[in-house]
Amino acid sequence: MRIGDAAAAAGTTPRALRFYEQNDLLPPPRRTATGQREYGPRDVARVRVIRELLSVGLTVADVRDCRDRLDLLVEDTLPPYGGPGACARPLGIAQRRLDALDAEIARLTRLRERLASRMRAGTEPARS
Amino acid sequence: MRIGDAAAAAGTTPRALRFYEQNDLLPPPRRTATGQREYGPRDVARVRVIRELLSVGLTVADVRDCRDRLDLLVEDTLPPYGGPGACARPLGIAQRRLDALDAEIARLTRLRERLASRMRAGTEPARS
DNA sequence: CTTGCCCCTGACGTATGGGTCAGGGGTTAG
DNA sequence: CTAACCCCTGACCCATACGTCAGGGGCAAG
Repeated sequence: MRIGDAAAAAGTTPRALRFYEQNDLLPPPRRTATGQREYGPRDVARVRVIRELLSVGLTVADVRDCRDRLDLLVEDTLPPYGGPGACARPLGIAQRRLDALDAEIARLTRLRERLASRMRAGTEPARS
Repeated sequence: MRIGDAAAAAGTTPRALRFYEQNDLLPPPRRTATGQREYGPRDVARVRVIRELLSVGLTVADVRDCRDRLDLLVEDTLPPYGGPGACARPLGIAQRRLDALDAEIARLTRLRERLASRMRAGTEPARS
């Protein structure tokens, strides 16, 4: 199948597939004699996995770091437990991302508190 | 005083002052005959107010929207209460930013939850 | 006059995940 | 053959608040 159909099958756009390829999330597919990309069902499955991982908050760099294990995730959302090491790196990456999310949430929460307290200060009558 | 001293007095950099000027947060200052910017103490105070507002989470656009009232805030962090309308617009802007912060915090929190639940699913042994 | 520090403008870089052209060529049905 | 639709690459766009560089000029001291 060509890129448009593959993208539609994976629920995204041709641009996204080229973007994944450019960022080494997706291996360069075969090409027809005239240079058009040709995808198979396994590529579509892999794109689905990529989008799943991106949608839960991993970055492109995170996914690239575990690209070699992506095909292990194709059959299910996550395999039961592939043995020691098989999931260690992906889980470490996810943990790092979790920590980054926590840090960002905390930062915004502090900002929110400061702003809210400034507003309270501004709406109250003068006390001095 | 020239831009370097004014920036230092306000606790920032010349680049930031030019940036504020370019974005209509700071009025264009007088220039010497050779084109160098000349600032006074009121400009420095205004820059402090701008930085205060930015630091509590307002955006450049927010501050620009209430630039005409910035000088009212120069004397103190916030005046006691300037009468009906005097603070209405700034407070509305702050409230909008508060809402935006809340929305972003909620979004990241949902993302965090999804990622955390995926990790739990991945580390548990298969149940089926 | 020269050294050294400061200032000027304009332009590109930062991180994110693609969207949206622009200009050119492939593919397939009528 | 041609229309209509798809694909190719390369490049610019989004939002934030500046940092940093490049190339050229000002200003005060020795």
